[in-house]
Amino acid sequence: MVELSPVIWWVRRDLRLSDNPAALAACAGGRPVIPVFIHDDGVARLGAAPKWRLGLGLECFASTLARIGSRLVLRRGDALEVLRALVAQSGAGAVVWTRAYDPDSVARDTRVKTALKQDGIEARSLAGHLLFEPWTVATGQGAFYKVYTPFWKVVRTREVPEPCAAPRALPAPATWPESDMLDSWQMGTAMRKGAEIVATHLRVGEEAAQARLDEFAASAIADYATARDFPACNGTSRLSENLAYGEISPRTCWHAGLRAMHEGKAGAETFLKELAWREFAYHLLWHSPHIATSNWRPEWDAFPWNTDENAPEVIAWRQGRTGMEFVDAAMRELFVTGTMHNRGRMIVASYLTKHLMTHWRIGLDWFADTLIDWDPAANAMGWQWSAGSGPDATPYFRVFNPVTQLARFDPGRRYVDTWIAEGRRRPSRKALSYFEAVPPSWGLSAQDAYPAPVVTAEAGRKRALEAYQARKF
DNA sequence: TGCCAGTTGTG
DNA sequence: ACAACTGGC
Repeated sequence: MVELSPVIWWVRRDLRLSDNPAALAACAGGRPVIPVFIHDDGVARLGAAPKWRLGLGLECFASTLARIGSRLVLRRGDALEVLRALVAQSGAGAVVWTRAYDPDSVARDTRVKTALKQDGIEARSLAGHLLFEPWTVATGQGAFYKVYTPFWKVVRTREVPEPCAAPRALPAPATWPESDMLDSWQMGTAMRKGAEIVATHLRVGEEAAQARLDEFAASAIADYATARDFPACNGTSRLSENLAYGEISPRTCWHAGLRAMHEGKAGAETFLKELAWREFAYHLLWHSPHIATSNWRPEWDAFPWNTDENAPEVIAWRQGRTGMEFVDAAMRELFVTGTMHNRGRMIVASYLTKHLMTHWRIGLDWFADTLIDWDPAANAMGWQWSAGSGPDATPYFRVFNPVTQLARFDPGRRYVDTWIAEGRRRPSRKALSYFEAVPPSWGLSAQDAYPAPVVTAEAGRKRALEAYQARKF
C-alpha cells in the first residue's frame, strides 16, 4: 500500500471545523492532514489582549482537533520557511488555508503561494472569513462601494451559501511533525495582572460560539434593534470575539439571522445589517488598504490633530479618567473585559477625536492593544468613521455629547454605576475589579475622588467646531 | 447611529 | 411655557 502524501492545513484566523472550506478541502482526497498554526511576525505584532485571547483560542482548538483524532502543530518563524520545512519533513504535497484580507496578510500569503508553487507544491487559498469575496461585490460602474447603504442593498438580496458540515475526522499522518508547546509562546505575558479578571468574561471556542449564537437567535435577537443601543442591556450578540478568530463563520451567523427573520423576529434584519457592516469593513480594507494607517480622505492630513499619545488628556482617556462618566465607564469596561459596548465605542471615539482633537490612530492603537475582539477591518473603519476622515463617515461636526448620550442611553445610570467606583457608597464588584486590573504604575485607587472633566462637553465641542471651521480644506 | 440655537405654533 | 420643527456646524 502506498502512503498518500499529507496535506498541510495552515490554520490562521479560522479556529473551527464547521463551515470551514479549507478544512474540508484538506481532507477531501482522504490524504492525511497536518493542521499547523504558525507564530510569525503577524502574531508577534498583535496587541496584548488579542494575542492572549488567540492563545486561549489555540488551546481550545487543539483539544477540538484532538477529539477527532488530529492535532494542532505549533511552529514559530517566517511562514514560508516553516511551511517549506514542514513540507520537506512530512513529504506533504499540498498546503491549504483560509484567505485573509488585511494588507500584511495578503502580502505574506501572496509570497507564500508563489514560492510554494515554484517548489512544485499545490498551494490553495479558500474563502471562509467573509460572506462574499470583496472583489465580487461591485457597483454598476464596476467600482467598489464607498457608502454603506447601497452596499447593504446589494448584499441583502444576495444568496449566501449554506454553511458546510464539519469533517467527521481528519486522517492523521503516519508520524506527527514536532510541535512547540503553546506555553513557550507566552501569548499572555503582555496582559499581566488583568488577565484573570478579563478571563471571567470570555467564551472561547467553536462550541461556545455556536451556543452563544443559538441563545441569541432564540431570544435577544427579537429586541436587538432597540436593545442593542443600551449598554446596560444584554442586547447584543457578543459574537465579535468569536468572529474575530473564526470560531464561528459569518455564513453560520447570517443563516441564523435569516431564519429568525422568517420567524418574524423584529430585530433580525438589524442583526443582518451588522453582519453586513463587518463585511463592508473588509470590502473597504481590501479595496483601499491604506484605510488602516492613514486618513482615507487625504484632506484630513491638514487637520490640527493632537498626535502626542502621551498628552495628559490622552492618558486620562486610556485610563478611563476623563471625568466624563459615559466615556470612563466604557474605557474601564474595555480594560476589565476586553470588550466595549458598541454605543460606548462611538462615544469614546467621538470624545477622543473631537473633544480632545486627538488623531484617531491613537485610539485605533489602544483598541488594537486592549480588545479581545480586535479585527483589523472593523477597527480601521470604525475609527475613521468616528473621526470623519473615512468613506461614508459621520461628519466631523456631528459631535456626540457624552452627557446627553448618558441621559438617553443609560437613563437608569446602571452602566455607569457598574463601571465607576469613585464616590459610590457601595461600588459594584466590576467597578472595583478595574482597580485590580490596572497596572500599579497608573497609581489609581477606588478611594480617589472622581476626576473633574479634562475637557467638558461644551468646551470640547466648541474647540472642535472652531478647528473644523478654520480647517484648510 | 448628533447637537444646538433659533423660530414657529399652541395654549 | 413648551413642543415641534429647521438650518448650520
